Amino acid sequence: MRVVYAVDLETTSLSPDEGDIRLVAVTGADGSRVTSNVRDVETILRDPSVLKVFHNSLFDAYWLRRKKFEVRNFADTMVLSQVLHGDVKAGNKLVDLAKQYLGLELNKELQSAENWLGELTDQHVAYATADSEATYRLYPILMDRIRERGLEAVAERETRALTALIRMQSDGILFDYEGWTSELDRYVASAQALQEDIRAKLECPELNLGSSVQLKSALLSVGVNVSSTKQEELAKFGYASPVVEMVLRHKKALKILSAYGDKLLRRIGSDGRLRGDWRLLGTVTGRSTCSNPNLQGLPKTAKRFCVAEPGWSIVTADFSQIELRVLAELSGDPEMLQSFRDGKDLHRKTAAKVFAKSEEDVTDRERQAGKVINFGLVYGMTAFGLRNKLSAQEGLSITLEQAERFRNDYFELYPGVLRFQDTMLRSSRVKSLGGRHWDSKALKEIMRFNYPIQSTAAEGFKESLILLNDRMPGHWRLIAAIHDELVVEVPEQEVERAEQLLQDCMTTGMGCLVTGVPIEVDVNAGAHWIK
DNA sequence: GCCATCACG
DNA sequence: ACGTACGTGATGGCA
Repeated sequence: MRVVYAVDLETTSLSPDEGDIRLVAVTGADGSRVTSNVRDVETILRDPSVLKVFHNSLFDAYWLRRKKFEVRNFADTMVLSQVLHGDVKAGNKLVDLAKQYLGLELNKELQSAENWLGELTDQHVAYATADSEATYRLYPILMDRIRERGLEAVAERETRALTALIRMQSDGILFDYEGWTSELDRYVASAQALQEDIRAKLECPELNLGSSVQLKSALLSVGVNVSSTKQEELAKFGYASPVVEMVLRHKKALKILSAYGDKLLRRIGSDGRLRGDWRLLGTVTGRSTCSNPNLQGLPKTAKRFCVAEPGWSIVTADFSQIELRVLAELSGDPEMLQSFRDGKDLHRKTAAKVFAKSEEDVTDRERQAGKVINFGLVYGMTAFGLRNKLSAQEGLSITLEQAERFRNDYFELYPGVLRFQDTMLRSSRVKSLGGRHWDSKALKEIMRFNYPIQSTAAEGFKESLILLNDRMPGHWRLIAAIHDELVVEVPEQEVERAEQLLQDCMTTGMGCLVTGVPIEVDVNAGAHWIK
């Protein structure tokens, strides 16, 4: 008979950097108890034969880890709910589940951390107990539903991946504050100079470049008529118009400054490390996300300032063309499969087909266009979209007819891909290789062939992450997991071992789901994050 | 509070 | 005739 305890923490702050654990409520078959001293329940937390259940372990188990308490063997009712309901955003709070499954109205008046700073009353104790009791009762109910829906494999993978995410959340990234600050100064200077120039050229001294409404009309006054001020549209004029080119550069600088300037710096902890709020399940396809700040969206320029501590190295490893490989697996397209098996460059191959020349004669620009075509068509792009993208991204202007021909050429080369998309459009359910499934009626047509691909890649990625976390030594740091890239920080003399381990875990992990296509992983190491 | 825009994959 | 590529998170402008 398995021993299970639900555990709920109450803390004096949202962040363990600034607060303390105030109460721990524990509920088991023998009832509930509450303590203000974690030491009282330390042995339960550490005992691998006792299953702990949290609701949102990326809060509770993360806090415990940051406060140096070991937690072994745990599950998470929030994650189970997310797996079960498909909706990973709404309806997974403890209050929602208590109401839905237990017919219980939980009182959430004390939820906010500021309610846990002063004297604790019976009311506080009752509040914590109610949460852990609800969690305790929910766990078997949710597990039953998971089994009924055939989602055990998904739930188990997600549960196992939690440990890795908690570790990543705890470890954070050492950030070169000084270096980034002076880099920002350069962006400020450049943005200011550009703004002056642009205002003068457009004869509009008050122009707010952040306002697309104002920018559009100012550009019109010098004869540049754009339908929108987004990069993609402006790029069509940029090559011919110096002022548009300046606007594009200004936008870039402004973006960096607003999103990754002071706001980023304010998120650095007293240990110099940058920590975001990781979510195990941020998307319905099974990807993880990160916010405050979004470490998955750090601009390349900022990654240079994510550094290793002295004597250590940052090691990165990323899957090469993983979604295309998954597409090859799912579609079974012979040409695409053979290409990957032969270790060929798929972008070059596609370019050779649409530009009607041999692979050796494909230029770099043509290969880039091949890349746009490969990626665009994975997502179900139309000829219209393809034409726009090629024009905006590659400065390649083609007619709609030519774009249509590119598309037809592509599907002539990879007929299995067309068949795959067709099958997905006609099925009542679409599935990932890792056990997720969606009712087609609930999905826009295009999502029906995108979800299986994105989802399978995300699931294989999580298998890799789980393997890595299980196998990597405790003193290494897990820094980031970004859809197809894993980042660790290790002592310099262990770099080679880390590169090997990453490569091995990633090919093996993805190989759990993708069996017919070779998986390639590129590794890198250095004093900072290189992508 | 929504929209447009853009950072990442 | 119509709209036109998937998934995020974060921002400033604007109503």
